[in-house]
Amino acid sequence: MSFDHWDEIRTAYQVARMGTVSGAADVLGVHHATVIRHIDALEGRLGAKLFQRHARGYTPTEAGQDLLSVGSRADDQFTQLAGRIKGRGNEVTGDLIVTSINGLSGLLVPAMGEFQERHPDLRVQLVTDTRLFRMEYGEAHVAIRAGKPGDSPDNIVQPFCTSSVGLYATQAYVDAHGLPDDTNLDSHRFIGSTIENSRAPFLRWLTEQVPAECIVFRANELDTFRHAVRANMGIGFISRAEVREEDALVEVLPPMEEWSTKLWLVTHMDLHRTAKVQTFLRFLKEKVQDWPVEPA
Amino acid sequence: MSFDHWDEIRTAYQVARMGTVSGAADVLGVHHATVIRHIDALEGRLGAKLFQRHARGYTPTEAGQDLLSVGSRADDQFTQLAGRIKGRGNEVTGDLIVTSINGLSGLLVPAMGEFQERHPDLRVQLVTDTRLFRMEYGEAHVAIRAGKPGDSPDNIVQPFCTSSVGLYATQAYVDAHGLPDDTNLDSHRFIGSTIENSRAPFLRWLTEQVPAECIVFRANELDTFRHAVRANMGIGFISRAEVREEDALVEVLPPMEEWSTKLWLVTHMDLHRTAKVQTFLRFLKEKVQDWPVEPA
DNA sequence: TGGTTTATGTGCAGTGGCGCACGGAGTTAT
DNA sequence: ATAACTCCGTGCGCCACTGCACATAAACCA
Repeated sequence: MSFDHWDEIRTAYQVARMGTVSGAADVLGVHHATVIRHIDALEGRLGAKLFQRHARGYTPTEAGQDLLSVGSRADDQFTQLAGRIKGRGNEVTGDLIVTSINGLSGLLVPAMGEFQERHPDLRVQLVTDTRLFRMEYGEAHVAIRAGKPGDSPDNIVQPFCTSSVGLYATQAYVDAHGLPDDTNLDSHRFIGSTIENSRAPFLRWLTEQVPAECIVFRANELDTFRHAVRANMGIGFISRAEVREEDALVEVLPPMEEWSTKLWLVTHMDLHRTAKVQTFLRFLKEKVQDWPVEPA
Repeated sequence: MSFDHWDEIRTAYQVARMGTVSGAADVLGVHHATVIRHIDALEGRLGAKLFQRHARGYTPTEAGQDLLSVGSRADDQFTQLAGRIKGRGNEVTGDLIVTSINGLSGLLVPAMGEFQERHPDLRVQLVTDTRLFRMEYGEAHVAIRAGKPGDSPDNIVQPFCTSSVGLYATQAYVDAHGLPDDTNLDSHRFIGSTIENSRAPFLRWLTEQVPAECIVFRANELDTFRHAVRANMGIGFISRAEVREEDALVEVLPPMEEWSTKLWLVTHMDLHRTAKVQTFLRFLKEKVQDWPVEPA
């Protein structure tokens, strides 16, 4: 039910504005014959005369004047829209949605807060969820992911940093059970993951080195591990980035290289080149230097 | 500086609204390949992505959402405009500008007032001027003209009525100078036109029958003749339609057939078929039956 | 009055845009 | 698991639209 030929309205609008077919053709950058044909077609479609033709040009009828004002408004709107969109590629405004593994929230949130302060027109969101947010659906602008999530060709992946974990326990646990070493892991109590075949390297190590019966508590979130450790439930992996001095935890084994997880910055192709995403990526890479992680 | 390709905005708007290229193509009545090409071209022009492409369709980016709202407004505007224009051909609204020789004002004005009452959305204007109003410039919708003004093929001319004039004087004049007859016209005083070679038949008659020195007063408007006659300045032509009983004028010679002026209704081709003009013409032809003129 | 400018209007030829058909990829359903 | 469905993407051939050239008419100027 909507009107079909917007370009013809545009042509007629220019004719009404200029008063002549030739002038409109000049403005539109087309031949005046094209303008005449557009007007004729439009008038035929509408079943009414838009212009009175005479030797000095085209004078709009009442319908033509109506079209003139509607066309003028639309022209303004479209021009402004084009300006906004053309400019917006270079602006850092609107929403910035970041999705991340939740082990980084403690570092990401302050960083994003600072980024928002630098760009007051920006609204930042951090979404952490176990399910993979799909960037191709526009659910996030930037993702921080663990392990190489490289299958989709629409995603641009670049190394971010290496997050290392350590094996921690409370002093109370150590007092009760002693410190483990490579030979007596099976006489200790561990905290593990509910996920059977997790791809996280430290979880694979745990599965291989520690009998399942020694894993006395399981959770699906790394974040929960810390709470379990603090509750003296056993020995558990905690992200080194999340460990604070005041936690007073004991690192029960020296960290191993193979526990580390490489983290990747992922952006969707369509958004990667925008200033908003680029600025944020640059900011993140700068910020990561100060984090207790190994930058890539 | 204004944006050039309105049809592409329309296409992109429908894609943003539908969420899929196929859906938009269906609504637009074009092939989905055309939709893809429009989107690609528009994105290239704007230098920004409007949509994120994925297997389920196209999801608008922020720029695409901006376009969606602008496009939605434009679509509304254009649809309403088309509705107004399509309907307007059948409506009697807006302005109705009538131009006429001023000898008919006394009859036309009441008629136009009645016509306006019947069509409250209408604003009527009566313009009388010696210069010919040019209908092709949209200066008037309907013209009442004397003599066949037939040159322009864009004007539709139809007979309206025959306006007759009479030769009048006041009783005071007759008391002083007596009634003229065919033989002693040169011993009377006449009122004539300032226009040298008027095409009005009664003025031509005057020029031929009465010596110039007998024309003691000249005016360019027929309307002024009546005032001159009333002021006892002499014998003058007055439109029979304008003469009232209470004027107490004396018809000094029997009216001659050749004094009559044929009046024509003239409309511009572009406006002639509109309901507004047609309705008014019908109304006028009906009304003229009651006028003190001879209908055509 | 006659030449010049500026405007609209139209047949003709070329090209850009369109539909078509096919292929690929992802999602859903049985 | 496989089949059916839906949607996007692209090469190809054709048609409609465009630009061009020319005709025509009106207005302006000297």
